Amino acid sequence: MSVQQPQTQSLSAQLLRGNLFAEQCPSREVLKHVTSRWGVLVLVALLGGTLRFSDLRRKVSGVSEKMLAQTLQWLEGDGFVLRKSYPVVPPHVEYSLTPLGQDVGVRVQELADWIEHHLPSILQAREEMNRTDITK
Amino acid sequence: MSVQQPQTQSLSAQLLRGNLFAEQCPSREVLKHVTSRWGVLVLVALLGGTLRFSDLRRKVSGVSEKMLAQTLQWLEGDGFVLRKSYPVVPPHVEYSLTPLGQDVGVRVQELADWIEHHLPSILQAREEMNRTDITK
DNA sequence: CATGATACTAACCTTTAGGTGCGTACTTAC
DNA sequence: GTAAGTACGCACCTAAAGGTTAGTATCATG
Repeated sequence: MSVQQPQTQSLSAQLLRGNLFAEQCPSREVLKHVTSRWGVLVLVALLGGTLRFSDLRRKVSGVSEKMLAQTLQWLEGDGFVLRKSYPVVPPHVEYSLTPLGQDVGVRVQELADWIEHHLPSILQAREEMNRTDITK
Repeated sequence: MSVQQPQTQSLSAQLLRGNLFAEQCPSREVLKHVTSRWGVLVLVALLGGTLRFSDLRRKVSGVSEKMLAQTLQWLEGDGFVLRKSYPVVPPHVEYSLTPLGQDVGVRVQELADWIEHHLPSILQAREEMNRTDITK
């Protein structure tokens, strides 16, 4: 482990490339949006196609309007979600994934699917832990 | 979209199978551990092999001892991390991934890698958003 | 003989994610 | 005529994530 960085691997270059292990790397923020409690659900939901605000609210059960709005704004800001609003009398807004968003969406869904399918194993592991809880 | 569930798809059965879109589904908690700020980093770090506590602390820059300990306990509780402690005079504890943990770890790493590699596109999308910020 | 490393825990404090209304401008349904 | 739906913004509040500091027992190093 060298203290001095060879080849002038500057901080900025490191950050542009994205390095999760480095503090203050912007990718950590993106990751936070994507892996946020509702970010995951929204991305997966939108993989199924365009949805309106209240459709999303119904599909992602348990989310509050405030959090849904904020999550959508995060994801829009990162270029993952496309917001299309029609200036009609009862508000009408459609949300969909950009190509970039579909890309992340797929990875996120794979992770989510894995967890869903392996839930039994996980819960079982948890119980075994408790039984073997000699802890000493 | 039927309101009535056919075949008595009971709530418990639904939950055992894992359904992220359902509130109170245990998988949401597992997801929270895995996608927590430090959970991601720890899983990816341990994919590289067994590490001791302070190795992890150094590798995952920015994490506090408290959070690292807590994250490791979450992941151990879910059966992803194996903790092996040697009762010697200066404490010696080794952390590694269980087979289950390596499985999730891979998915998480794929997501992390994707973000790292696409950071430039994301940051660019962000700037374009700001320039096109007619907002109207 | 005073640090420092090790792997934590307990206590305390701050920050932020997230929740709960309330309001809106207009329409459709009851 | 009143209630509900639409897509939020605003203000206020709670809970949980996260940080900071101190302490522990023992050994190796300076």
